[in-house]
Amino acid sequence: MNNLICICGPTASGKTGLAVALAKKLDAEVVSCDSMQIYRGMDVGTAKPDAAEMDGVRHWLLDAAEPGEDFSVGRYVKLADEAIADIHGRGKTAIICGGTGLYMDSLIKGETFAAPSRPAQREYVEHIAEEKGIQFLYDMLMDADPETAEKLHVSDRKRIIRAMEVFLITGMPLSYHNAQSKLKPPKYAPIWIGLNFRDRAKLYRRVDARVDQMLARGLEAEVRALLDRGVDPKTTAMQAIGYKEMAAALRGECSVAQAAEQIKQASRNYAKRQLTWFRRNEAIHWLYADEEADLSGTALKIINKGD
RNA sequence: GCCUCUGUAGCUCAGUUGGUAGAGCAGCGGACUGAAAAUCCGCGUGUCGUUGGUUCAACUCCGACCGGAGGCA
Repeated sequence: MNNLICICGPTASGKTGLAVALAKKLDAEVVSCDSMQIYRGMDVGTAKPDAAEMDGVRHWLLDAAEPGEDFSVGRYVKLADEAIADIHGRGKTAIICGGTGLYMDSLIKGETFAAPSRPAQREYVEHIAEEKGIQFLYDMLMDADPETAEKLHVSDRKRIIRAMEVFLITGMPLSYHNAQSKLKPPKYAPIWIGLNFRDRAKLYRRVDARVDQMLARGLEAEVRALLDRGVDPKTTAMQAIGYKEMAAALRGECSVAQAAEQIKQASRNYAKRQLTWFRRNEAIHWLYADEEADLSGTALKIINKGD
């Protein structure tokens, strides 16, 4: 039997519950694949599983970073590789569970990355975008790395900045690095299980309900505590849905009720984006929570079939 | 009851001196290689409240009616 399982899907689809149920049946451990649950002190807003939800199943990569520090895919892959090695080393099954598609794919494919971001080059490139405009930077990229530039839209500021940064740091175009990375076969061959709802409206209702639950569980206090602790609102962690909106409310820019609506809206949009990401992965066995009576039972059958 | 304002895409609204309509948001689809809960792209036919009329032509002008908001009684 395959000792690696990936559980993916949109937010609020029930991934955590399924992962724990499966882990108990398979004597497995869970490796979280969530770009925001990675941060310590961000619990209610990220729907991080608590002790009761984990129900004795060991979870890795929750609280692996401080909200102030900059995390990255590269770091995630390294930590997750270590976790999987540890779990497999003890003869157990690892269940990768989460909704951050980039992290999950990068881990499984064994993606190699061009180069970590460096403050000097990053700031230089950002400065150019700021002073001369993004079009100017885009034109620079068109010279340095036309292959990447052609794939990017001029408005895609973040990717243009990163691509140009990579070129400055490594002297090679990002497209070259990516091509090198593609040459290697995937590092893992997991069984993929995707969780979704047949009826999109039901998913959205669950998303909304969960935001209400977060509010009831003290999201406002959690965000306030982070801010009081000195976490910069500009950090990646504070860009998380639920946090940026609540921080704005705490600054008096809107009411908490308005923030709640914005959080719901952003969460629904996010769920849709996640579906777009995962949909292209043909290895995924999709389960529909709104028409499947026994999710973990069905998942188990898929796993035992072993493809 | 009278007066004023108002009724255009699921929502909020534009629509210039009449030539059958367009934005934002939502929704849907897509991209995605060390910020990814981020970043970005694409998709807009709707009885222009209803009904008469004026006109070659009305969302646009006039009348009536229906619905909404406000004011005076």
